[in-house]
Amino acid sequence: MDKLNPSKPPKPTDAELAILRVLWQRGPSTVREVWEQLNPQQGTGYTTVLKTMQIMIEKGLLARDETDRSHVYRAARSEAQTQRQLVGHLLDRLFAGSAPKLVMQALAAKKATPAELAEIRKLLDNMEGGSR
Amino acid sequence: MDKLNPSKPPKPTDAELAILRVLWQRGPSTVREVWEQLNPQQGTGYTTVLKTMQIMIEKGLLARDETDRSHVYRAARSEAQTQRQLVGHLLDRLFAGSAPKLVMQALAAKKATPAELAEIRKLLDNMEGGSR
DNA sequence: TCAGTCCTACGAGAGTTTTCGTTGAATAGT
DNA sequence: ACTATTCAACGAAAACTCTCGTAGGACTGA
Repeated sequence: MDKLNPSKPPKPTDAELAILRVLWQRGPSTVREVWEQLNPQQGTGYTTVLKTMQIMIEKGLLARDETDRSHVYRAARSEAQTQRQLVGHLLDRLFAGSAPKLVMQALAAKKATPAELAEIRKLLDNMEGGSR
Repeated sequence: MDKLNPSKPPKPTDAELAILRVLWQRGPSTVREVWEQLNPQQGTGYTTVLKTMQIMIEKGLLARDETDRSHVYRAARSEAQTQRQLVGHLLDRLFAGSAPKLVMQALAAKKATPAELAEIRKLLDNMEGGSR
């Protein structure tokens, strides 16, 4: 019942993730704006999106500005923070904490372009820094 | 209601994943064997594990041999297949299909050892060399 | 044979997720 | 000023997840 507690970050569900994606892309938005972007793909109703966003407020996943009649919502955590959270979850649950195993499956699940491979390589260079 | 249909692979929940992990590690096992390994960590009851595994049969996540009184369960899909499925899911939902972004967050979420970084590097070498 | 044990199956309750209808207040149009 | 529209809030239904109690059949040991 400590859902009002802003201290810890609950794991967003898939439907919640769809809303977060819109907010990260658009920045702070009204329910209508989120719904207009979501409706064509998912076909969900307006009140469904509204209700979900209200629940996300309670969970601390979103924050909102109630100044105007149309409240303006924003994601409480950045996309990168959320990505790290969910990747960490998957890492623990399915890869025994082994990042290389996850990387392998990521590349197996979706082939990266040569440019992307180069990007990853550069990332590794930066990460290793002084060693070797 | 087409859960008996073996055609498509439902996404395992966290509790189901815990069971799958045991089966991948031990190979085909009875409910009791799974429960004995799971109980110390999660503290779940025997019938809870049994029920979950029965549901997983219906979903097609597990298969079982009913020859003996103690049925022997096994994972319907390999660990690698499941990893690829869930990584692909995350990739679509949270990384716009960009594997490098996921790799970056994976390395940010859990620091890899130099040995692991070398392993990833080797993976990239093989990938660029052999493919296409 | 009889009691105790082990196993599956069933059912059900609590909690969560996703869905939307309805209500009533605020606003905008005319 | 009156009507129509827009919005947040509430409640609730349906599906799913996770939990376990209980019942009944099969087996074991004495």
